[in-house]
Amino acid sequence: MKNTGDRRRTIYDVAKAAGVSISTASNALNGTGRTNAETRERVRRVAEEIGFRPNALARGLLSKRSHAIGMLTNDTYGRLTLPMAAGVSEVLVDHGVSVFLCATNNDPRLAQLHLEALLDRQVDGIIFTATRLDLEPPVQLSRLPIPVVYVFAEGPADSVTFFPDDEQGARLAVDHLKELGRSRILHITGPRDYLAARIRAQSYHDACGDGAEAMFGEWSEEWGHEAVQTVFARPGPKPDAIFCGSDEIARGVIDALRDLNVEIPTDVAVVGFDNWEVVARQTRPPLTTIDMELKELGHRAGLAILSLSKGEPVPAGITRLPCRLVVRQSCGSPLQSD
Amino acid sequence: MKNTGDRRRTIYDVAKAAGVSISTASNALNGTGRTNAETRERVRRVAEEIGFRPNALARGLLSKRSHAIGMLTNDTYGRLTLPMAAGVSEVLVDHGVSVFLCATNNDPRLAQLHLEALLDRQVDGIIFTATRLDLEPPVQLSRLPIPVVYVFAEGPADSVTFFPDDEQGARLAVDHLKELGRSRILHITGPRDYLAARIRAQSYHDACGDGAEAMFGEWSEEWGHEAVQTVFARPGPKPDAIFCGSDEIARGVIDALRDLNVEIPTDVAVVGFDNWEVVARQTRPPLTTIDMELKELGHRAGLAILSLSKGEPVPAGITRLPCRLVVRQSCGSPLQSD
DNA sequence: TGCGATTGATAAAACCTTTTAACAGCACGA
DNA sequence: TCGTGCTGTTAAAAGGTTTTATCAATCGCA
Repeated sequence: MKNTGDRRRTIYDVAKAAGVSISTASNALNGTGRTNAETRERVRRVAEEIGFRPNALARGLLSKRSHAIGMLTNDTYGRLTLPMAAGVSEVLVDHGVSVFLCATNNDPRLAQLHLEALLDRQVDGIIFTATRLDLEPPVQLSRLPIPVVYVFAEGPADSVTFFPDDEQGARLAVDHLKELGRSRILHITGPRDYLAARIRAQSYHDACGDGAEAMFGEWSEEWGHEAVQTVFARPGPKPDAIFCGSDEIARGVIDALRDLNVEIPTDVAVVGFDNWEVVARQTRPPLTTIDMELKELGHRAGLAILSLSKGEPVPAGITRLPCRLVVRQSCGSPLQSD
Repeated sequence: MKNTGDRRRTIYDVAKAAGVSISTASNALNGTGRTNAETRERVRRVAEEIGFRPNALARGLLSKRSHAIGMLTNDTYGRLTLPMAAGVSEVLVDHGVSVFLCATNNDPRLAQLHLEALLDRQVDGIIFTATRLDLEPPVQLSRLPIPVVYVFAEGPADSVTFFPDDEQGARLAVDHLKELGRSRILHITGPRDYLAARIRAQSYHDACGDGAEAMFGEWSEEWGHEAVQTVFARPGPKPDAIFCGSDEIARGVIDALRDLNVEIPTDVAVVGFDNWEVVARQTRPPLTTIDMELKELGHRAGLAILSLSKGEPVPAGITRLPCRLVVRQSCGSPLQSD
């Protein structure tokens, strides 16, 4: 018999049905003020019975907190954004906070439009995500009356920012290769003007020392393919391992190696970066790679914006979340050698 | 000098600054009621100057329309959802409607939680998306007080539903192959318990007639690989074209063909399905495939939920949006033969 | 001049909830 | 008997907007 009517039940309905005033009803439901235990129970029972649910708009209007946040992204295909957004949404739904998704397509007009809509809706905070680190946010976010958290994107100096720990991730990959006895490790990665590519390459250099060679190119399979062909065509010693800047590159690398009849992992071990399952699972052999823990990144960003919106202090600056090594078969780990 | 204060400007501020009552201010800004042209201009100018933006919560509370909708999805990786969601968001932002993104992870508890949050927020409608067509929605959506639009998922009989036109898409692929002179066309596709796979296979059968053979398996590269090996290992005539149920399958098919030293497209032409650029662009040769126009699907779903939320009639039933043939090089079209 | 119609503006109500301040009732101690 | 303090409840205000009904002023016309 709950809420068979057409109209949503309000706290007036609860109050009337329980024979109390709306203030008492509100107090009873929220446990605020002073209420007789017996009354409180009755009100709550009645509310449950008639299917009362408080109107979030009215609540937000009064409290000036909408319990909603906005996510501004310029990632079109969602490979990075959606797992992260799912993480944000997952951690926030339990706190009664919902997430507006705003795709900007890198269009400043669209970004501005979305931003204004978010502010009009009194969102409690904004998470800004970019796929390209070095691109300016398409819109001015620094002097907003609400907190902003940056993920995969660098904000102003004193802002709260989350990144995967590219340095640690790269070290994880190189260390894994070294432990398996590889010594001539090559690095094939994306464009030099990506900060992530530079950091990973630096970390690789630090770990490998003198013989290290990092080849910058594109974030594409084709580039991986091409780079391998170049390396194996020139004279001199060949690498016995390749650390790739992305799973896509790794895929191109693996294909090229097979074309050259180079055995994986016997002759050359390959490590990727991303753990983009749809690629990493499908290479032959399946790809050992570095997972950036996107969902965890989303969790942390969600919790950060939640704290900030409550006025709780959150350490400013860049937080780098550790990556995780996912061992499959492209390195011939003794644990999973088949 | 616009809005330098700490507090958001309200219509009271506008009214005071313009020397009118709030009713007049409201009327002037919205063009409702009767207002002197001169007054109207002045109010608007003042509003602009002090940076007034109406509070969407207050507005929604009164009008009972929040100008927000919810998107419920169980797609984790976002390959289908995010392009679609971007389409929805893109078309709705111009109408002042924002989108809540709710990832359910196929968890009924989570779905229920999200649904209740959406209802509490008075959303004007819900778009439900699934990746698996045949799965039940994780939550009861049929008797909601707000309209629901289904995309990639079948709702109750009289609901508004959008799908890509799998039948037409498959025909597009087969016709393309036939026009190029191919006659022994094989179909390798996903599991038979996917409705989309069955429809595409049926369409393929209708177009190819007697010699047609559809092989059902997985939505994976591996399956494409395996299927090709099977076919080319057995006696009898070999296909001169393969129509694949997904780009991933096509990728496996192409790899297997190359392993067998079968020339593409000379010996065998290959068509995919999805136009998942990150795959289709990277196969060698680049893959001719069928695009499901996900963004357009999002546009249409967005417009439908918009109309429904305004009480405008929308034709019920399943609308199937045409797919598009994307010609690359895996069929050796005379137009793009290099 | 007087009257109905029109124009422009406004006060007040409404949306639904939470919170503050006030109130009535009662027990207790002086 | 009179304050004092406590308990449980409630009226009223507040939040920011839109809408309805009302009001005052002006205009046209007899």
